[in-house]
Amino acid sequence: MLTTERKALLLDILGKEGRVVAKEVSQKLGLSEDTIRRDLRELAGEGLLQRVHGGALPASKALGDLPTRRNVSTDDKAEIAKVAAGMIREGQIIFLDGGTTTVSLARALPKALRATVLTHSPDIVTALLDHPAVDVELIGGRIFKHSNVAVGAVAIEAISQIRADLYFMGVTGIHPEHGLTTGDREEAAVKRAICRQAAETIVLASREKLGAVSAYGVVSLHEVDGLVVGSKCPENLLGPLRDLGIHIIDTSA
Amino acid sequence: MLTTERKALLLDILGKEGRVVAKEVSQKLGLSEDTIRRDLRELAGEGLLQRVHGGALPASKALGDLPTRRNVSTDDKAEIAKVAAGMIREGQIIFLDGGTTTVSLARALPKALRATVLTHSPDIVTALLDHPAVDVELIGGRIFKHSNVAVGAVAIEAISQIRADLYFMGVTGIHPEHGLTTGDREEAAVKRAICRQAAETIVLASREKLGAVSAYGVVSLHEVDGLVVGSKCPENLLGPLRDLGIHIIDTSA
DNA sequence: AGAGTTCGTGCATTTTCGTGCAAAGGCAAT
DNA sequence: ATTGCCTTTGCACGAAAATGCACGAACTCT
Repeated sequence: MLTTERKALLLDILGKEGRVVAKEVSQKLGLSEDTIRRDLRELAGEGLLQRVHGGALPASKALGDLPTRRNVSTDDKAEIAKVAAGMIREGQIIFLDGGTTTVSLARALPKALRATVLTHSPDIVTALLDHPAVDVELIGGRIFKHSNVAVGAVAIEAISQIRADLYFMGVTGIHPEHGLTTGDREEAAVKRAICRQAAETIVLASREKLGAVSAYGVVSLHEVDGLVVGSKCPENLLGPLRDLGIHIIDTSA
Repeated sequence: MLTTERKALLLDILGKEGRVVAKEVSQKLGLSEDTIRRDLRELAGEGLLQRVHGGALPASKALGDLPTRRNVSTDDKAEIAKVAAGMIREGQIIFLDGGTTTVSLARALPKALRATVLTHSPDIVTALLDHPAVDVELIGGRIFKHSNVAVGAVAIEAISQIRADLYFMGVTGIHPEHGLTTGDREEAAVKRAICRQAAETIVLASREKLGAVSAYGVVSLHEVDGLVVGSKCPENLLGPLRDLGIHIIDTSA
């Protein structure tokens, strides 16, 4: 078995099954796990896949640091993404924020959906590469590395020249009094700008965001047209928001 | 057994089985492995196959789709990336093209290097996330999915407002007469625009690009200030380029 | 917190590579 | 025929690559 060939095979498996398990492959090929691990390590070095404990995952799914991302309400996010995806109509122009939840949303879009997606997030762009019917328009600007999105005057200028039907916003805090908040001023400014240009703003919030407050305000809750939350949200958190007239979409519905 | 005949046989096996193992063939034909290796080396020199440890694989994958493209001559690319990375000075403003080679370059940049990178490629942005000292400025525009880069009027407009010290360009073809070529008209236009804004343009080309010609012209070779190629490039391909006054940087140097 | 995996690295062994060299054969001019 | 030149082939040898094993560290799960 030629080394190069084997690496190609690994990528092949990855493409077909969405993951590679070092142990399985080593048994199937009759080679030591060390060899497979080494291959995976090298492929990861070239950015062709993402190394994880026990094997490897596609590189495109590399977002945020692993320890954080792994345990935080993953099912929640997948649910939210699925519901949000269902809100999009054929032919609409959609603004997608950066963040793990919105990337899930992008990935959850029907492959056949004909729509236009505007985004300032490279991750969203990558997630939509295999949605042939979706046109993607990327907003440029200075990259804010902590969240991997474009920010700054250039981004806001570009945003101000576009109008969208829907904006799916991600935030780090949503609070009855303090409204929507996020951890960076520049990001907040961009979100605000997008909000202005979108006919409708939908906030995606996994459970831990409810009732939380971060440093920088984005917009007040009056600007929000809808809020998609996970299915297991306690009413004591949702109630105050509902009272403010926000349309709350529960994923259990 | 005639030499030519044997080479044809090797290509035949490659076509049928998708690979050639030097040892197997040498035993089957009753010849030394050296002879087979020599044949393979020569065929590789003609671009008819790709030499790998233990044998050879098809070369035609250079034109495949994105996932496939990524496997082609990866060592070559890593070498090129390393050398190119060494050409960057502290504090410079660099334009990085999209493409696998330039992504390797991004990854190969010293973590401590203080510089500004301009790019229209989401992949480059992602690759630079863990380079804290590198400022990244993303060029927006319509996403051309085949290569995952921003193109179109918006991109070109944004590019025209920036000037850079260095531009590392990737192409699919570089030919003494036809100059630099690539497979998409929009991409060609973007590359041309960047070239205009950069003080110096360096082309990165793995072996299979030399002498190749694609559909759309980018710029003539006069615009090129440097060319970085892999270490094992035959002189018959490099000579004509050198004659045009292009500064060729061999990775073996 | 502890048991069981998995990881990465260093090291030794085996395989493969590339080059230099010489033997063997073909071919043309002398 | 002989000489000189070129090609082909195999062999030798140092270099590079690939693989497996061992061991201590890191990770996962309960």
